[in-house]
Amino acid sequence: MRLFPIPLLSHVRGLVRRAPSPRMYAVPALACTNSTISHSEEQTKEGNFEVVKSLELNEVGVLRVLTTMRDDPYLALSFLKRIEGNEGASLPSVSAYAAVVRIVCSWSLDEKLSCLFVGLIRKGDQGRGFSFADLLNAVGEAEEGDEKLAFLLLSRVSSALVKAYAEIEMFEEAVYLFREIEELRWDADAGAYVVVVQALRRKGDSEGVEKLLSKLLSLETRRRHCFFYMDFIEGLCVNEMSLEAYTLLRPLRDADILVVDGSDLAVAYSRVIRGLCNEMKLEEAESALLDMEGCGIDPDVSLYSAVMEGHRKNMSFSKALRFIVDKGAKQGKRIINPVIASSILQCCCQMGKFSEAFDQFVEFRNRNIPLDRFCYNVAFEALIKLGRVDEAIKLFRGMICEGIAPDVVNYTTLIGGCCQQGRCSEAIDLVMEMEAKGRPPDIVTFNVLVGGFVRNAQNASGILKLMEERGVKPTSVTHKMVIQGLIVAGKIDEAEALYQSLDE
DNA sequence: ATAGGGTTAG
Repeated sequence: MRLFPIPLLSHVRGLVRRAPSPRMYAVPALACTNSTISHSEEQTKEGNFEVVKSLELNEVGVLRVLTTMRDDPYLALSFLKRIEGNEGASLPSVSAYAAVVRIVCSWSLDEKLSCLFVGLIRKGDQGRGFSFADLLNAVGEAEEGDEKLAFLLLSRVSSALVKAYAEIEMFEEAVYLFREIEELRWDADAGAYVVVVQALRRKGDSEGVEKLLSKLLSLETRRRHCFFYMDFIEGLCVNEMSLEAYTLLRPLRDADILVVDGSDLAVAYSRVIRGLCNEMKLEEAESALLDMEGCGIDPDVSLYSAVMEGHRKNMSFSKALRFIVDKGAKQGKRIINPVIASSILQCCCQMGKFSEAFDQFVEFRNRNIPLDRFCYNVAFEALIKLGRVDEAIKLFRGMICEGIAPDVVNYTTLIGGCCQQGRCSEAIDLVMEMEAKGRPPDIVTFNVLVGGFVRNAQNASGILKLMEERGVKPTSVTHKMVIQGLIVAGKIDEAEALYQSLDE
């Protein structure tokens, strides 16, 4: 039952043969370069183009030229583009497109294929002079003797078309075409499934999604390879549909489908859990994690840190800390890596518990937990907030002695600390050190510095000049920092004047 | 192939 008539594949089974039309194609010389093909590519192809340069080709001629381009999909595509771009002349025939599609397809350049289709969709049936059913017919026709190859080819080409529709937000058409592919019993690829789920969800058709997933899993239609499911799960997760991926994952696991090389189930779980964390679906992520552990898979610690970071970003600091402590206790092995360590330290800082944060840092160090510049940075922040800037600088020097190279952020943190204590010249020394070490200050560094100077009633024009010399452009944040600094310094009039001048 | 964190805006 069709909701509305979109003539897509309606007569694809009717494989109609057509005699080539006597149209002529003028093939322009290579001089007008094609912007979609990179320069080096273009140059290497130049030789091949000589053959057809400035020739008048009829359709048979075009097809003959295309057969010589079988090993060069980019050349075939640009050849086609050239004919398309030829003002006033006939457009390429459906057979010419079919030939190019087959070439591109045989090289697995699915994205190029979708690209080509986007262009064709935009032209419309009238503009093309043929329908997509015609095109698919023509593509399939060439493999008439080999049913299996035709099936693979048509599955692939029609999947690319589904993706092309989705790409230009013609979701109805994408879903409609997908349904037709299902009816024809071709296999849409994982990418096509992903965009269809996306389209259905966009419509709020969760029932449709459910049906699609269960159809994919039902025994009689389940003929997919593990790779398909892996790709599908990955596609769902990167497109913020991790919950759908998780619904798919469990039955796949129970049916022992994700077992090609033993680690597939672990990889799938990792993707899903990471995806859930990215979408801040932390309860689901935690239960997926338990689920994973229940399968006897030992999760990578990075999954623990993903969940923990989620809680932290959610400002659920104690939840984050409790989570990691519980996991650590349960695992009975060391799960604290530098990422988790910095996350723990940051939770403390964000709760305002700066001395606890620093104590924790020292404890980590005593326990020989590897600490990197991220962890050190949080320790610097804690010390600075406690007003212990000297200790922060000492720790910074110690870090360098440990062989950890400081980055712009480390320097910026310390520069902020110096400014906070009114130690502006030390701040400048650090800036000079940065430049000497080839880690030049960025906009954030300068904002901190400028703000610090102004707050301490120091002349900031030198800093602004330095910024200009280094090619770092002030932003609205810079101005905000200066204005606030002036207010802190009690220079209300100057702040007001600056504010007014910025308004203009 | 699973990959993640820290600095401005007081």
